[in-house]
Amino acid sequence: MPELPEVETIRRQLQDHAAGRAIRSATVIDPLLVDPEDPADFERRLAGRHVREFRRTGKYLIAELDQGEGLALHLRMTGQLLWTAAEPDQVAPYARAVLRMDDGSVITFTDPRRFGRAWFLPAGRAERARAWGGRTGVDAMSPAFTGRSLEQALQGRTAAVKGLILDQRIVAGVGNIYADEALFRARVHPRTPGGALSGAEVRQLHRAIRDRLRMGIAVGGASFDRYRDAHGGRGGMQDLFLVHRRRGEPCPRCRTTIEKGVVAQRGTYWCPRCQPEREGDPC
DNA sequence: ATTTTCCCCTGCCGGC
DNA sequence: TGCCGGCAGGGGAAAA
Repeated sequence: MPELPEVETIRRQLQDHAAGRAIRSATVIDPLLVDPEDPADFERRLAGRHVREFRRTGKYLIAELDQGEGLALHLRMTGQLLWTAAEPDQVAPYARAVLRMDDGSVITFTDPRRFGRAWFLPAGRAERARAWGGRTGVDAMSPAFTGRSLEQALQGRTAAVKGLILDQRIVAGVGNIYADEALFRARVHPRTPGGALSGAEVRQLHRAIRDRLRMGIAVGGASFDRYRDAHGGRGGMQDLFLVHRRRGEPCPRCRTTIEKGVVAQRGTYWCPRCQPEREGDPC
């Protein structure tokens, strides 16, 4: 569910509401949320800490705390972060953890599918890496993500380009929705071997990724199902989908019927005319 | 090293 | 109506 634009939307809201505040208390409801799984230790470490700012890298949201420590959150498929100005009347459905702030506001992490995770990050680069792994490559919206860097990453690769742009080590933040949308804009079939793309195609794909993510951020993310922002509000990107979840509908460019299949183990949508499939070895 | 498969969880939807 | 299989926007580990 939450990809880069969705996480960025939540980040901005939390930055407005909760940056500069202290965490009065942290309560873990579902121990599975915490990695490593030690809820009592996690709660103890967070209590009383100030949040300097909310950062994002890829799909990770990071609350930077005082003394160089941090709290990293990943929403995975169905996680939500809800901010309320005061204690809610009742605990939200599927609540997994609650942060109570010193101004009485509350941040609730809900997650029906329980794939979401939270890590306490100790101070120091090496310590953080040990606690967390840090698993991501360059953020898709960072200036360091360029056509050239993408070209290098795809070079010689035989796997489907869609799978490669979903690989968070290659570019962090792209998920299934924005991958489909970007590949359509770039007019590249999702099954094309990564190394088979021409230089021009890679540059187009890079631009398309940026373009679709930027639009997603501008409209507050995609809410066709569960995703809600930190206020419980919906985004608008689902109304701007070009091909994603539009099987059987006409392509917005050429009116050919949009197809759905499986690429890189994920449901995938494309226009067979605008994005012709190509057999291929990358030579 | 890269690619592929399986798994983690729960909710929901369509088909029978 | 009720049950069951399949599917879902995430990523990591293990196998090939």
